[in-house]
Amino acid sequence: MGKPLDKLFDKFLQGQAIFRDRDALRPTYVPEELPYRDEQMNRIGSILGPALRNAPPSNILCYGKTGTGKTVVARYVLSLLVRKAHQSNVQSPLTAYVNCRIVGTNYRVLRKLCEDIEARMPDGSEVPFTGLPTDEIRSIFKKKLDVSSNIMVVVLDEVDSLVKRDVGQGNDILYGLTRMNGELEQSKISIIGISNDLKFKEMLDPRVLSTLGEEEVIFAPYNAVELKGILQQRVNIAFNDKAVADEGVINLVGALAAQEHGDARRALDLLRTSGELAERRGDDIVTQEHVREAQKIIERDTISETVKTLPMQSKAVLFAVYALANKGKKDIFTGECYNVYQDLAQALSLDKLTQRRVSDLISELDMLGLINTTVISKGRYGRTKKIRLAVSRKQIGTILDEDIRLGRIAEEIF
DNA sequence: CCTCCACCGGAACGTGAGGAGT
DNA sequence: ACTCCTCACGTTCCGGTGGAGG
Repeated sequence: MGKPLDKLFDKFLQGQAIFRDRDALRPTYVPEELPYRDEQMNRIGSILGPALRNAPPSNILCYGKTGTGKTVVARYVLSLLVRKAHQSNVQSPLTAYVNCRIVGTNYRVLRKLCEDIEARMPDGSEVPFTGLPTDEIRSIFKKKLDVSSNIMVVVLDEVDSLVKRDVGQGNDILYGLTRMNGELEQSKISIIGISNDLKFKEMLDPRVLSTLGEEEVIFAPYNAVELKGILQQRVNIAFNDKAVADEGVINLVGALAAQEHGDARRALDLLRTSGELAERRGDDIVTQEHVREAQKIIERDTISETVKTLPMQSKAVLFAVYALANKGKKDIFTGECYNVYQDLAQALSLDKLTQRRVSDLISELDMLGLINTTVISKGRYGRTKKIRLAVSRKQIGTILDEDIRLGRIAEEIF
């Protein structure tokens, strides 16, 4: 017993671990240098510069797909700005970073901003999680900011999710924030909006767009060469010498990520997983085979994670699609899906949702990438969504089987 | 060319949980 | 105890529609 572990532990003892600093591959890591993003950094830097002289910078909109370095550049420039202010003994601007997709609602965004001011200049006030009208919290924020008599730079990451959530309201907060400068006596606010949806602008209230979009910074996807450069940079920090000796490894990771529209985050994640895989197997170096294997692992894990965290009703809908697919149906229509769903809901003693609702759930599953849907017309026989599983049937099957309630039902049906 | 199916998807509204202030 | 918030999740209602078949 323990033989394989012996080998593994020996590696650690001999100091031959694969990683030197695996955190350098995590998405939150901000490296000393950001290659291929000088242009964007300079733009943002020169726009924010006036903050050092207590003049309000213009608002900025950053565009670019996921993993193109928007967030990291914004945070990096902000940290440099604050550092510079300290060094030069000028009042350093207030900064806040909010990820709107995670923070979610107008109320909570404002609350986060209040907290961030509170952290810098405590006045003992606390904003409750909920309960106050949004107007109220907005005026609290305004007051807090004005008292600080400072410039505040707010990064709103993934702003598009705010606007998409509900059209009127999402604009509300942006409108409120962009207009706030006129209402402030002592302070000014400047917003950096980050969006990975290029169509985001069209959904925006024109009044908001005119102020928020004063400056625009575009982040193009990294091409294969650039990805390779980034990977090389991180490999040197994250891995021990010789652990990634094979240049083919970096090329492969870069190529696989380039297929995913040059997403650097994916690339780094893939690299880390590959390394961890090699480490776990007690290998000295990372090979291309590790990379291929890691790719599969990542894919499998994200799918099973999304399915597991689905609400029960959505699981039931997904199960209905799965059951139909298992019967050899290639294209599934909303109506059929709903019928099966109804039986399923009955068997699971769930509430039976309306078809309207189920239709929305289907769209959500589509957005999660678990199924593919297209709206088609069958002429005389109506208009409907054509649904297909986007993942292998086997995989969905095993995951759904693991669910205690669904697993039992599955036995009855098949 | 028109009709009409079987849904789509927007909008307004309802409910109940979680919480604040008075 | 009561009123007032937000917010997730659903429902009800309804106008809209691409194209097979008459």
